[in-house]
Amino acid sequence: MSIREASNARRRMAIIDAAHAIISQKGLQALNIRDIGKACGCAPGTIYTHFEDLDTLILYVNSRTLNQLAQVLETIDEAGQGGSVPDRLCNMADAYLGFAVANRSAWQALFEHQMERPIPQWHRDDHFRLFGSIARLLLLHKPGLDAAQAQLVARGLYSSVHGIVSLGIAPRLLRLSDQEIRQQMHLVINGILSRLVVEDQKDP
Amino acid sequence: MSIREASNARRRMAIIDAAHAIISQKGLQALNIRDIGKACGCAPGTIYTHFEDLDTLILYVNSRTLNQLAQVLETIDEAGQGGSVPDRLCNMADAYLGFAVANRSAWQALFEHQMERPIPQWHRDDHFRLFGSIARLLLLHKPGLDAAQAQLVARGLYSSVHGIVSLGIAPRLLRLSDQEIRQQMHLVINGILSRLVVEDQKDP
DNA sequence: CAAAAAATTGATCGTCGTTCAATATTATTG
DNA sequence: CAATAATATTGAACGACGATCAATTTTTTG
Repeated sequence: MSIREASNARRRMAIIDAAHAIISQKGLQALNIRDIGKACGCAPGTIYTHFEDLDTLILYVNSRTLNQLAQVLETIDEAGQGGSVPDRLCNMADAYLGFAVANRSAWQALFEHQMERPIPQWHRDDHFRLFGSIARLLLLHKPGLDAAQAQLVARGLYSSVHGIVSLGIAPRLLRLSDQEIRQQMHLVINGILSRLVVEDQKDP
Repeated sequence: MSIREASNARRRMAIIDAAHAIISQKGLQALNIRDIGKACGCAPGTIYTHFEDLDTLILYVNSRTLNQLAQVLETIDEAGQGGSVPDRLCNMADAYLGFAVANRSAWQALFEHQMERPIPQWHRDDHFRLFGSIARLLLLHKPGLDAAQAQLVARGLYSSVHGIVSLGIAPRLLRLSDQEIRQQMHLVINGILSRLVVEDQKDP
């Protein structure tokens, strides 16, 4: 890597760092080009030589947040490998809630951000990575499950937990206690898992 | 009502109509004061004599959308009064999906919109109205249920369905077919309902 | 070391939400 | 029915925004 490439990579990282810090501290709404420039020591125009536009930069910040989240969830899951699948899924859901609360602004930015252009595939994959862990657990719980079906149920499970956390901690509606949110999540998780068993008993 | 009051009410309604139309057609992001003024035939400044700011105006648009949604759900529910509670809840969920797809931009604006100031109570109540219908059905399905518990489960159910629809039709992740989304929703609804029964059998 | 290539700058553009003095409209009073 | 007060409307103006680009500085190449 040439000196120029290294310098560019450093600058690029500094811009993402600055944007990530601003989003984490003040939220996506407060993010603007001039403040990013001040925070990382460059002129506004410089940012546009490293990122197509502000939306693209946000994509990279969100990708970083998403990978942090995925790592937290996977670590939690590996730690509880001995336990039952329902317990492990509940632990993952609790960890999801914990991450959302602890990194509220950055987590919110994941879903708050919208761009007109189609989202690039590499960022979609960052999201799908989360489903994978869940699908693996579902297959562990019920080995006979069709792979595509497991993926769909995993996404449904993730979406449900996301909805519960999203509306649970939103100030739009009254914010629920973490305990109430966990109760909702566990009810959904155990409900879906028991249904998977019930449908299995009906079918073959 | 004086001529002036009537004129103000008409103007106020025209502004909300215009804003609602723009949000429905082009989305919340495309909404701006000048276009609203053009659409309802007044100057930008006039809008600020009828609404504190753009955020407040959006609140009124969202309130209208929310009431449309509540009416659709309540109508659907009344139509299926003969059926079982699980079926009625599934029908309501299907109607929720239908509304979100048919009124995508307006529906999205409900959750996309964020303001720094606290949301006024009257708008919170517009949201809580939706939980009420669900809680009533839960109590119908399981009369012994505690009222507060029913409200919490209702909110969890609503949140889950919302999450499934939200991430299901979002272009962020690959958009699922309506059929796949319904499958996810029905799994969650039946799962939660069966869990309610199970927990009941354990406890008393 | 000079020429080419690339990166950086900051003034500048058009657009946005919002404000406000000036103007026009409606209501009240003598 | 004036005349005056109260209110509503206007559109130019302000500061902040994302984005652009000619001018400048820095780095690489021959």
